[in-house]
Amino acid sequence: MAKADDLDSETTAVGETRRAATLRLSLYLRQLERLERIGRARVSSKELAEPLGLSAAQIRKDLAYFGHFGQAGVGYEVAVLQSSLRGVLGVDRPWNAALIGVGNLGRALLGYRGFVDRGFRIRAIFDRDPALASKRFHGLEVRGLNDLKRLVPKLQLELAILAVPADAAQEVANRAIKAGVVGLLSFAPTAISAPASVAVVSVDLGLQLEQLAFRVSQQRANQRKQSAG
Amino acid sequence: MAKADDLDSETTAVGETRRAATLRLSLYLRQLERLERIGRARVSSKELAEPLGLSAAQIRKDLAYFGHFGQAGVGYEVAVLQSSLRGVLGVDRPWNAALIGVGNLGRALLGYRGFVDRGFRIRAIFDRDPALASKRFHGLEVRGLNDLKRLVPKLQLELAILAVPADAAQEVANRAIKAGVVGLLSFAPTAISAPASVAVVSVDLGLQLEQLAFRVSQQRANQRKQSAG
DNA sequence: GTGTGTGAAACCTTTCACAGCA
DNA sequence: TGCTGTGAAAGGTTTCACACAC
Repeated sequence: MAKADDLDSETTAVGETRRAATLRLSLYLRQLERLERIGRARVSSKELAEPLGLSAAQIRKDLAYFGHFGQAGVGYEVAVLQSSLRGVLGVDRPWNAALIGVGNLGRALLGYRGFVDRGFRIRAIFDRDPALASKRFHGLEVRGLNDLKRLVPKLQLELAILAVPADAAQEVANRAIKAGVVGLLSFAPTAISAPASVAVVSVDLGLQLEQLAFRVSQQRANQRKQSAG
Repeated sequence: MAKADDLDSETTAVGETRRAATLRLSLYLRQLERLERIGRARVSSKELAEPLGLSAAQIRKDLAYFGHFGQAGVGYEVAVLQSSLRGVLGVDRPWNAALIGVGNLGRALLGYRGFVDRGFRIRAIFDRDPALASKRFHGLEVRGLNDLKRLVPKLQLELAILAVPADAAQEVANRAIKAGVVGLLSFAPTAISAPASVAVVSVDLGLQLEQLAFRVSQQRANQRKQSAG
């Protein structure tokens, strides 16, 4: 009754607008984890906003968009808000992932604590290079791409982390999707196309450095302008 | 004369609005590099837009914001636009960087071709762990953080890549900044605060996976809704 | 008093549609 | 004709300011 109605209107809205807010939810979750570690039970939007360089109003708007988590005059309960946000983000349960590409970057990602700490478990590793086949890293044996079809369902791998060269990325993505993966985190410096039913997040490390170079250049240009004018 | 006026008004505008456009310039540059490799001399906004999933109008607006690079009825010259964008982004010259944190992730970044290919050179590596001191990776000897002060000016290191744990990130950032670095690329899952004169770009790998989990969850919720309603 | 949740206003970004040039 | 560059419109996001709940 009321419950079903609420749920329906909520999820409809979530899917359609306010994309920007969702990008910040993980940041809020990080702050809440920190606050819990230092023993804080409650927090205000202002306290949450400050270390992130955001405005208090923005935090309130973002959170209000997903529900009523706070108490007027008091603030937010750290524990409650934390588990609410985990639910919204879908990280209130573990996720199984495949790692495809066991080169330099792939091996580093395999050992990266930040993934495991946040509930993401790499359960199988793949590489097209036969020289790597049967080698083991972090207790996992390197498999050929042909094994995707069998292992994705068997190990219930929902996500795939792609650490392969740009020219192989699209084909590898296609094979992972065909095997049943529904989310891709790609580190290849190229755009990946996928059906609408598959979520894709791209992290291009070179592009981030370029963005940094751009900002430094801009800053210098502004400084020159100021000292000149 | 006219030149100085133009330049002034351009740079004023660049620094003040259209932040979103600048985030896409690197993507355009990637496409242009690909087009050059396959021997294309000209490209239209539509052709540039398609593989990136953007609209042609957006490409034209973004580019027009930084100058008049195209020719009506013809399109853009691949070579000209490429070097223009390199100039805008500040990547028409090499950048020297320090790598701080020579753990799992740090070593992977040190060997990452994508940085060198785009003109970013890691010229010195640092770690606080004395057990690593004097070890060599990719031809570079690991230095203690105390050496920042001396080596940043000597090797003209403008950027620092931070691959250190969250709890060390802010202090390491402070020391790098004090030593003279003007741009930080941080991989630590925490916010970094820095003076306005220093540019900071943060890449939080765990956060990217969380974003992916969120999108997959959303998609599933929408599918349930559709098949139910 | 304190601090959330929220309309309204301000601001920014994207899309539309077309004048104008090759 | 083909395609850019750009005002105007539409759409989305952030900030403001305050009613209201504790």
